[in-house]
Amino acid sequence: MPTHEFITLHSFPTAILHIDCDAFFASVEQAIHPEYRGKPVVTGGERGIIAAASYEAKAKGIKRGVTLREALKIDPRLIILPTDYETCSLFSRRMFDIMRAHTSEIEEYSIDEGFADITGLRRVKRKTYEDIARGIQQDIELQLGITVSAGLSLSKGLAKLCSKFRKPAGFTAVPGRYIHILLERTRLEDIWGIGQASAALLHKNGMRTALDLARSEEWRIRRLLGKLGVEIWHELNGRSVYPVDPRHKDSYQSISKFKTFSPPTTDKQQVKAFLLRNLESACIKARRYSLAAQEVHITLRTQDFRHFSLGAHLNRASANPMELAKVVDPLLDKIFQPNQFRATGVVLTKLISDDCIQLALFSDPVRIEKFEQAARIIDLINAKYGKHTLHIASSLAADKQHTGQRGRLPERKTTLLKGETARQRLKYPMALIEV
DNA sequence: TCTGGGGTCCTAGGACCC
DNA sequence: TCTGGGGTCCTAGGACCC
Repeated sequence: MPTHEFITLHSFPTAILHIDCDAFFASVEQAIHPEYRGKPVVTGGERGIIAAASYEAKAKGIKRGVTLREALKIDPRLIILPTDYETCSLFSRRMFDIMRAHTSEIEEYSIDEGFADITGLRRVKRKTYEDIARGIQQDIELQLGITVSAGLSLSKGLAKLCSKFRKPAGFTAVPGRYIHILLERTRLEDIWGIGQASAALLHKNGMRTALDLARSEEWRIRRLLGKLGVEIWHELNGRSVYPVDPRHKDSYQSISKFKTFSPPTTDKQQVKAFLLRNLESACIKARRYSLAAQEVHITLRTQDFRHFSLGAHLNRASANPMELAKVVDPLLDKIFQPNQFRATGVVLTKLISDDCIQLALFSDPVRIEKFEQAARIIDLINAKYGKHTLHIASSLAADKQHTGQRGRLPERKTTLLKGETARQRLKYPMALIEV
């Protein structure tokens, strides 16, 4: 069998670094609280399911996805913390700033992962790529007091495999001539972009390792996995097709809010209440980013994990729950059928900046302005007194189950908002709740 | 494993139109 | 009334990621 040629002309024709924080949310807690160091710590306490586990906890078999009850059975002295998203975001921002001090070609891939394209820096800094990469890694660890794992190779896909290869605090560099050794030890499902479904398909076609995939012919990969598969195939062969993208992400393609509830319900009004609550949450986020949706989609999930979804166009972009509720209502009517539902979701898509909203031909600008005013006031009040303090009346039933108190509603008065007429209130589910 | 939440992108297939 | 075939556009759902 002829040997497969990986790029060998230079060690790193492109040099891509991947930095991956070790047990990020738990590590941040240990960095801030010295008394937690060396001890098993988990975060995600607010949801009853573990979001991140320190390496001390992982060593005992406590990992992501395990329920708190099970974890406590393993170690009753486990330190359980709620997710502190604000502090972790701060650490994240500082980490990327440290990386950017070395090069501007930095991609913030997620809160705890980033790429750096250091191609060409070897000459500028008169250092090997390995030394540059290690320098970045050490700077982060010294300045933040957390450990990260680093991977250096010819493409993002390979760099990610490298950083995962040795963890925690690992450093793995794989130049062109050693790619086959890395791929030989990599399972198909560990490749970035290959999930369960694709791995099973490749297995069925006789492949076992990432090396099998890399050495396949392009047409076979295209037939089995399509366009995405071919891109991964190139990346594994050391041909970088995913550029490091330094643009700052400040917008969204979609905004979604899902919520699972227990016990499941068959009641349509209950389902509707949850949908409207999702809708309100999604709109709050959209308004925070000055976005408005041109499409809204709803999803119902049944007890046996089937999904029912439907979307609709709006004749005018909006981030106003009272306005969007008019669209959600008929959507629900269309897809609802008797079933045990355990979750609902709302997705806002075709998002545009809210300063380029066009007035639809037949819409009523006066009424729209009223809605806008109401939305702004609601945002203000909720910012001050807490999310959903003021909300759509028809979503009230979502509180009932949320708090787990059956049949007892919070004692609040329903009032009409100033300027709202009784007729509008009948037509739209827009009676608001006063604190 | 009885399964959380928030995203992105791709694609098969239906609707509609020559 | 039956018969093709082919193009485009769109959407629901799948697959994957952290």
